[in-house]
Amino acid sequence: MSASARFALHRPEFLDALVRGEDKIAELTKASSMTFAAGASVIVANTDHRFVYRLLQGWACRSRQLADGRNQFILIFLPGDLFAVKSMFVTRHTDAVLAVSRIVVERIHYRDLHAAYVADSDIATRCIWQVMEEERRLHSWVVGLGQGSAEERLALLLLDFRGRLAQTGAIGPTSLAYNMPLTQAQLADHLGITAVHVNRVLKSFRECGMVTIRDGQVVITDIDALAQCASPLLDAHDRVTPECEGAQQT
Amino acid sequence: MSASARFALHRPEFLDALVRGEDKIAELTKASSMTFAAGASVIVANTDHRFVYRLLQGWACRSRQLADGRNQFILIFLPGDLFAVKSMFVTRHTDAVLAVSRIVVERIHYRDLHAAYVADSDIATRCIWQVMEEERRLHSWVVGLGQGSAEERLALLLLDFRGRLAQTGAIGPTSLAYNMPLTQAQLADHLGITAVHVNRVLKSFRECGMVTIRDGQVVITDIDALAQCASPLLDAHDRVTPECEGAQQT
DNA sequence: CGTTTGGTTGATGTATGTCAATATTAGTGG
DNA sequence: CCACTAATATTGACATACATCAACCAAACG
Repeated sequence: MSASARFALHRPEFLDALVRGEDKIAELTKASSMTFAAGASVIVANTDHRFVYRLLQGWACRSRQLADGRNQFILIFLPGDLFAVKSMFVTRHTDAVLAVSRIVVERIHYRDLHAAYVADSDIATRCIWQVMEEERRLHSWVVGLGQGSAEERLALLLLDFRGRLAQTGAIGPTSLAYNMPLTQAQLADHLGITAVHVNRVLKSFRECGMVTIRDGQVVITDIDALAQCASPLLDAHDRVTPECEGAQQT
Repeated sequence: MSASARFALHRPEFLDALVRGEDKIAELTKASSMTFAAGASVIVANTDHRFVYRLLQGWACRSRQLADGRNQFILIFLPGDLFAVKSMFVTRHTDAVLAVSRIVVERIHYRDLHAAYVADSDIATRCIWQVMEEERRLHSWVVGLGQGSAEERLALLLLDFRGRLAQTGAIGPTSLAYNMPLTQAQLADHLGITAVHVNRVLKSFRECGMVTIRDGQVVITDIDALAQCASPLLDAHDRVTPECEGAQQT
């Protein structure tokens, strides 16, 4: 399933194009499967890179490392995401893309994808949708980092992961558990807090009976409470969650 | 669109295409000048909006307001920026665009711009460049909010404003003063800290002899110290400082 | 096995938030 | 032009969320 139930809300006519674009891109990339070990760099920071990727298995992230050792995970990519779409327009990548877990990707040279992008509107739609979706997530994350407490951010993130996995069919639409390969230190790098504090917040979540994380598995034990916790940061779009959840929103 | 159109961003003649695109878009929008008072909403949050804007005078921002009153300025737009380019692809805008000061804009219906975008590679280049540039700034701001101290963020922001104003010719390439209509409370909303703390940091900057802000005018009195302060957050791109001003974006 | 990596917890420090008071400036209407 | 009001800026006293440092445990691993 293509990743875009929500997009259809605003542009129903594009949903089909998205699904077709997804399939067509899959067709174009299918001979190029590659595997990266956890921690490997798919794209090295501050280098030119000429490929666009489709993430098939595992999680990846766009990350910036500062000279003094600080580290920020800017975006997290889940299976089904395209990444480095911008290679089509700008070859220079300021930030690295790292494999968070062992990942399987397919890739395509930007010239080839660009040719297809120009020739086939389904492919263009799929690419543009990816860019728009990333922009949407970046906006939300700026809001979360700027205004959210550690608890709010973490709750939002765990719900976001669940929603995205459900959307692509990686888990059932109402499933409350999923595999999450990020370590607490990596969560910290994305949340903009320290690993120690991530640990403490997770402990409090666990003790509230909201979420448990063990062995890379997230189990949401009280999604209403979790949604309640994240709710100050949710925008209208994020509130469109599977009704079956009974998630309480305000 | 011609196949070569979208390659412009990789190439040396990229700058020419951008300038031509700028002019062509100006031509398309020129009959549509509008003015908004400071504080007015150009785009209301969670509404459909069908125009793409060119900011001619004054500053604007994309802003999200949370239900509990918290507020985050996601991006700041300066004269010369296009904004709401995404109207071309997604009409729904989650976040508001507000006039920070009194602004003058021109606008174009997304269908008309899209038609031009498809027909004219210069226009496509200019639009795509805007999207890529915004993405770059969002990435940097996520890093700043996630990892930077209040001082680092503010120093980065003041330098960023200066650089962008210099780039569009609003101030001389080496000028160290510019008008900045944001109040301390608005700076706080963008920086993700409180207005009181903005005030304190500005005071310390003033007392260090780095920057003075008065009557909406920023005067950088020690740009090296300021750059030093922001430097942990600077990526390779941002390090382009006044003396290398000829350099253009990747 | 020892070594490493990730997780957990406590004691303590600090950057930043909150509250509150007072200047200062900007607007507004008379 | 003044008097009145609302915004904005400034500053101090105090509170707190989160960071830092340090120890220890458990599981993975070579």
